[in-house]
Amino acid sequence: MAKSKQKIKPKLSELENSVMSVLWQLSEATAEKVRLSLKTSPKLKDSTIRTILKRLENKGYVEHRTEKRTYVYSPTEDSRDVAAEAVEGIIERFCNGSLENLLVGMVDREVVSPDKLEALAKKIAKARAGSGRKSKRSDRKGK
Amino acid sequence: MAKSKQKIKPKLSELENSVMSVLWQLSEATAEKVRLSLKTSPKLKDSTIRTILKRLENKGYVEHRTEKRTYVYSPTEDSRDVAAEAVEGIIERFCNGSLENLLVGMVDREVVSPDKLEALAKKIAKARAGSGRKSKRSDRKGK
DNA sequence: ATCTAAACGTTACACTATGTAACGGTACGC
DNA sequence: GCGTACCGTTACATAGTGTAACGTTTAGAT
Repeated sequence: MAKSKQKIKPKLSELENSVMSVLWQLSEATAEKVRLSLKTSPKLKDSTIRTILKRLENKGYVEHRTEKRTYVYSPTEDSRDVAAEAVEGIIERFCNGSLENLLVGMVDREVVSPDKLEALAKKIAKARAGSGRKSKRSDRKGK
Repeated sequence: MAKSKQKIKPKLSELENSVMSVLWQLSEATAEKVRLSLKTSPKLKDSTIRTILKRLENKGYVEHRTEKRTYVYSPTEDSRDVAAEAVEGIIERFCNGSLENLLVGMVDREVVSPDKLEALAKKIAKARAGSGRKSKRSDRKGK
């Protein structure tokens, strides 16, 4: 009915996920930087990291630019987008396509309280209503 | 803090997912029933379905009772719970643990409009506030 | 009493994805 | 000129997935 749902990227594996987290955290990084940032038990070898990075690039999650013979990787998509996309799938597969069902489930499961949810919704609605329409993803807002 | 997060079930594969959908839809079903309900290209053989059902049982997603030598399977958990659980993981992994980030992403991506979101939140909050506290998952409410 | 069809358990197997790397080549900085 | 930092290529064991064949049991039909 509305948007084209563009590219359906392959799912991320556990390790790939960790690497993406680092990348999202740092915005961009070299393989070595990623390697050191990962808190895996025995540090992984650099070839391992590079393999993962390459796979991520194939899957379309990252891209790289060459900076003086060194690859600097960066996410191609905002993590919130990936999250939203994933949730869309979940709603589809587990909630009969009903976001309400999902929200109800989350409240039931106490992932969020009804009040908190309402407050957030209100806040977001207000923010959107105010300024000019869509997407203003440029403000880093953690935790 | 609060609840024990109990069992972390292994993720569902694509096919397993389809089978779960059928089960959630029908509430319970025999392997044959599932087989016929799946709209896969060439109908899968019954042993295939039984294998999947067994795997799902091992993974903890379904259980079965024996009704006159025939197994009748049923989901052990509400689909909305599984959904909420999955979303929790997503928030954790992709949104720095911030539900707000997720919601913002969803609005950005137009998975839901700010107004619709607010309306749903309000509705849920009202429902919760009224009657006696938690979980009243017993009303089938599709699409 | 038999035979049959419906279920079940067991076992199998090819493929892909995943985690983890070793090696060998190349080009900069000293 | 050499070592070091990086890169590309290739490898491989394991686990997960899709898909099923076979053999066994047994309740019901004849």
